[in-house]
Amino acid sequence: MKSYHHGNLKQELIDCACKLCERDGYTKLSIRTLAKESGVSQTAPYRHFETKEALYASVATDGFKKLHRACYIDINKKVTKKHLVEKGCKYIEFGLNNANTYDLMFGTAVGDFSNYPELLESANSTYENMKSAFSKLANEDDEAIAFKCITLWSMIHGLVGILRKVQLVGDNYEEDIGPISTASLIANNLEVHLDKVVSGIVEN
Amino acid sequence: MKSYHHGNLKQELIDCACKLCERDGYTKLSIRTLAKESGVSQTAPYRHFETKEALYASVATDGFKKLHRACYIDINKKVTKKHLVEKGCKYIEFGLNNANTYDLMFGTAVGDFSNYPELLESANSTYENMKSAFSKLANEDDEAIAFKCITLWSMIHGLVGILRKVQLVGDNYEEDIGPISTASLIANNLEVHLDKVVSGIVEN
DNA sequence: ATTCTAATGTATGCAGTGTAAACATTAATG
DNA sequence: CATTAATGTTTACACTGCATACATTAGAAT
Repeated sequence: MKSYHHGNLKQELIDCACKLCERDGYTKLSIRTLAKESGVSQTAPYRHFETKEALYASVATDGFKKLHRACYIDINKKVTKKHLVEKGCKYIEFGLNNANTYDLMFGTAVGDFSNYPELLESANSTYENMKSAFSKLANEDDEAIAFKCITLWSMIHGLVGILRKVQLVGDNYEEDIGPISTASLIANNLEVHLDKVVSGIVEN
Repeated sequence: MKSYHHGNLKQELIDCACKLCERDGYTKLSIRTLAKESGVSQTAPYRHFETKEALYASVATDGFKKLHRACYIDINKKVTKKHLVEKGCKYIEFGLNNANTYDLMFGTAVGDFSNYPELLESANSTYENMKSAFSKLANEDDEAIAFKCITLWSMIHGLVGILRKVQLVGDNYEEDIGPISTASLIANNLEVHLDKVVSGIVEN
């Protein structure tokens, strides 16, 4: 028999939301179906999320945490260029394998991160780690490092966006190597590609 | 007196949708309010747009056309590196000044561009022009040029995304130069920044 | 010019949505 | 053990996308 109180509703809602967001895209997500899925009344979620945006924020936070885990660089050990390339790949892979969640994280679904401290925090941590890594690699002032970070991050972030729009980039070389687009070529040689990019930013 | 038939409903709907999408974000847009705005019954728009996604597609198409106009490079004249930098700036400016529309264009609101030939066409034209510009600049094979294009495009596209999340990049140097973030620093020196990036891709 | 048809509009209705308000149950606290 | 705060439910409202059936009219065919 089930009790009146669920016991772990908030987390279950988040988990379920993450799953559905990734599967169908965040626009398809409804609080009501979410509630139904957890066997709870349709307004129960409002005890844990004031608005739908707040729910989005939780899903996005979860996404940033996963992203952070995927491309965390250990600052205590020696940092090399290879690390940046490797983790950059992980980042891109995350973006491609979690396209809908990524959209939620970087789109306009959550207007102002400041309203959700945990989200802001988790979103920053990835960037902070990247900055730390850079500062261990190159001995430069903060501003120069921030610049390099944003340059690399932009590149990586942009690549995720572009690679997802392969259809948009319709340059197929069907004659010689089959119907392989440049985009997927890059996707299949991410490391090589990223290495070039990173090399343009950092030396050793 | 107004006649039963509107006369120019489709275009008026698109224009209105573009305005509202940019102002409030595409998620806030409703077909009903759009119809009301044009003084027409709430289901009239369905004579011109089968689904809401189709309406989105039209707005996105409009966006891509504007984007294309903003960063078109005349292929008949001599192409220089400066052109790429300049038009790259225009691209970024467009993205920042039309954030919500840009979101619609590159997000997941319109699932498959192939379903909307005009959208696909307009989306490709920007990329095609960029490729042509590159091929006039550097004398390389198609694949190499496509690679360079995607690299630059990713960079630019990514920069738009990152610059919009200034809050996310919370590295302020309040001590010396006031509350200016690295992101806004870059935004204010876009040309310099882009020049570096482009220089890493192309020589002359 | 008249008729026919396709294009474009309206009226109505359904199922689904976010969320506000009032109330019920129970876990936690003093 | 009594009180309160947390967490549920019920009901209701205004809104949404969109399907269906019907009305008007512009333009092509006769």
